[in-house]
Amino acid sequence: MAKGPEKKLAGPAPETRRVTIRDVASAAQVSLGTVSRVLNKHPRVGADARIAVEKAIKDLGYVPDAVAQSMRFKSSRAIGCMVSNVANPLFSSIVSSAEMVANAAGYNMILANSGDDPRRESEILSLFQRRRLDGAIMTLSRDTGPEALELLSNVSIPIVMLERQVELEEIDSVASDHYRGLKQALDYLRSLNHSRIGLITVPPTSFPGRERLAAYTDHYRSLGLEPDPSMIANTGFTSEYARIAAEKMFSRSDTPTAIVAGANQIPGVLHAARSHDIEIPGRLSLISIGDSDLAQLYAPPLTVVRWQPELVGQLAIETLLDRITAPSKEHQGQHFVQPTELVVRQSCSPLS
Amino acid sequence: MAKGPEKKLAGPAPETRRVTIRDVASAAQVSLGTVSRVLNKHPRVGADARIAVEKAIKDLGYVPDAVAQSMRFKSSRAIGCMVSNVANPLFSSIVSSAEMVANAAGYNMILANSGDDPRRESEILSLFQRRRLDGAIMTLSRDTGPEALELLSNVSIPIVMLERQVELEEIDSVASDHYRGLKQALDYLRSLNHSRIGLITVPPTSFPGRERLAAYTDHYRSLGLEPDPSMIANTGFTSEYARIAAEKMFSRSDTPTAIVAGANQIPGVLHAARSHDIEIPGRLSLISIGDSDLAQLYAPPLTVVRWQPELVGQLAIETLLDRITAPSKEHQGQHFVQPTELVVRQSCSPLS
DNA sequence: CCCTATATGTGAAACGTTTCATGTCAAGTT
DNA sequence: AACTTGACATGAAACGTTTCACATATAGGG
Repeated sequence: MAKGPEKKLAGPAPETRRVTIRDVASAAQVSLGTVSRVLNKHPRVGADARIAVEKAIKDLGYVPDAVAQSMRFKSSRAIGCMVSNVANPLFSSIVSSAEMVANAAGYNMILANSGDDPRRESEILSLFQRRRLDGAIMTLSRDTGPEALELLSNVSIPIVMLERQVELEEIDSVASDHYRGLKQALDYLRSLNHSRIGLITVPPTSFPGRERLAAYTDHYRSLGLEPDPSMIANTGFTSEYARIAAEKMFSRSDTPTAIVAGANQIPGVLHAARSHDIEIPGRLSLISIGDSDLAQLYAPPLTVVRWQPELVGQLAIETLLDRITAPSKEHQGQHFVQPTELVVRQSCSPLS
Repeated sequence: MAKGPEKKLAGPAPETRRVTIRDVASAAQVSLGTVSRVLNKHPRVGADARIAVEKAIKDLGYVPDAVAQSMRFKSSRAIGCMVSNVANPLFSSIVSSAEMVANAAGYNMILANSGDDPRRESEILSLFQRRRLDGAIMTLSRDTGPEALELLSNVSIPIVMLERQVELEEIDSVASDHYRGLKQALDYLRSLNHSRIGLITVPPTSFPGRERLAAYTDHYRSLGLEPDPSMIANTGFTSEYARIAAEKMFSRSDTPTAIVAGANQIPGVLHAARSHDIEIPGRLSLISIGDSDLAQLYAPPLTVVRWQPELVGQLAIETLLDRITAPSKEHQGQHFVQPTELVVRQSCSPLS
């Protein structure tokens, strides 16, 4: 039945109708199945049929419809990526490399900013599932506690956590070794005779915050001391919060002789130091956790604990793709921990 | 875990089968159509049927399948975002705000890094169409010339260009006023008596490069001079390229007394200045096009031409959504140009 | 009591793929 | 000549939704 009496349907789709596999079939005088077999490189197709179909495809400019394919297969060949905010340079590096690796493997990435809002995190996760994404990589504002566990146990697609670790057997994670990273910083400062060290970091509700807090505590305990709570600021994550925290430390009688802070928080610390006329490294030694242009070019260049966001993104996607392509009933979550490296520049000076 | 009698089905889909609208219908003892009408808030549905359906939905934990919905409607309620590289802070800001605005309007974003590779740009665009995305925002490595025109004229979804302008009637664009931005910088430098000014920027194959080159040329012409080609470096866009370009300028006999460079290129310029022992602003005045932490905290803090990536992203999505929701046959492309602002800090000094 | 109008519920069709059971045809085998 | 085999080709079914032309029932009017 040719489509002679094709009436202009009054429907809501005034666009030029999509070229479908059916059009190709009728143009090439073969059936649907044959076209599909040509497309999918099935062996069972005759030479003349194949060239007829290939010609028709080229003539009509046919391209397969990914939505229909997603419908047919379970898979959408897309993965979700949820981060607090891509505008954060550390995350944008992770996301960028993740996207490239995913793309090279034929997967597309759906990006969502959660703003670290638990409600949005939950919405975004259910959205990922509604869209039938094959998997997701993500941060979480809180990766510990019952809410996090419940949120994640409702998810049925493979997940790899970014710089987070969650107490669920089946969930993989890729993170940097923030414990060792902070230890490196503290040991270095100790070798310069610093003992009054301020720590400005993210809240312990997420992996890096916990690890750093643990490293800080262990460091002091191993010296037979108790860490001073007033030297720990870890209830906020922004640069502005860091500025306020640093100012508070500076206005105490016993100011810290050194500060370790997250890369995102460094600008706040520097502003505070500047406004209090505190010279670096003269009166304050400073270490950034995470490298940046600012750290490299500041005067003096900042000593940093370097970790590699690109590697985290890449490894996360590789892990996720493994799980997607070789799914297993009882998956044991793997926890990758990437090494960190202390890069000594000029922002720390020995204490007499 | 109350999933008692769940038999392990031998099929290729070992996952728990998706709850479909049909399951809801049979659970609620009504037909498919009724369930759908309840979901879509159609008025023609009785009260008892409605509550039965709502109960069944809750009981079974039904969620609509977005892929099937995309199939049914033309729309996927997703938009594409193609940028050179999200790791670039300027782009990540644009992308972040764009994603938020899109999300608030109920759209998801598919992200793709093109790496400024024309072949990948073309692939990504056709991918966007295969996926039936409702529209896209994007940069392009070259927004002028026949290749660009051909690439874009093959695209049938609405497009809004980011910081690019293309000679196609129907294509919208949102960009910053790079012409005026550079003019502001040059006028300011002129007011400090600088006349030998180096320009380090992106190639003129894209809008910002063209606009800056034009502003630079116009500036000198309006003074009755011809611009000196050796003071213009615009064949690359990376920081490393900028470093090499700056070194070349510094090693000439007639070194520039001032340099204007893109924010991404500033690190390279600073490295070069440092390695040549050129003091800022003593021997070199420097202006960054685009603000950053580095610019704010460098010693001295850098004078910048500020533009607002977040606004660009937001406006781009708003424009795109307008086009998506109110499509018109003969669309006249709109070109939005956002103002820039000169923020004077301390990296420029007057020439005697 | 019959007819009609109104209100609500029904299920097939369509969206564009891929797969699979079935069909056809010619060549080879006995 | 009849039968088997192999090589292709065919088109219906399925994926999960929404829509639409009908069906059914209830009530009201004559």
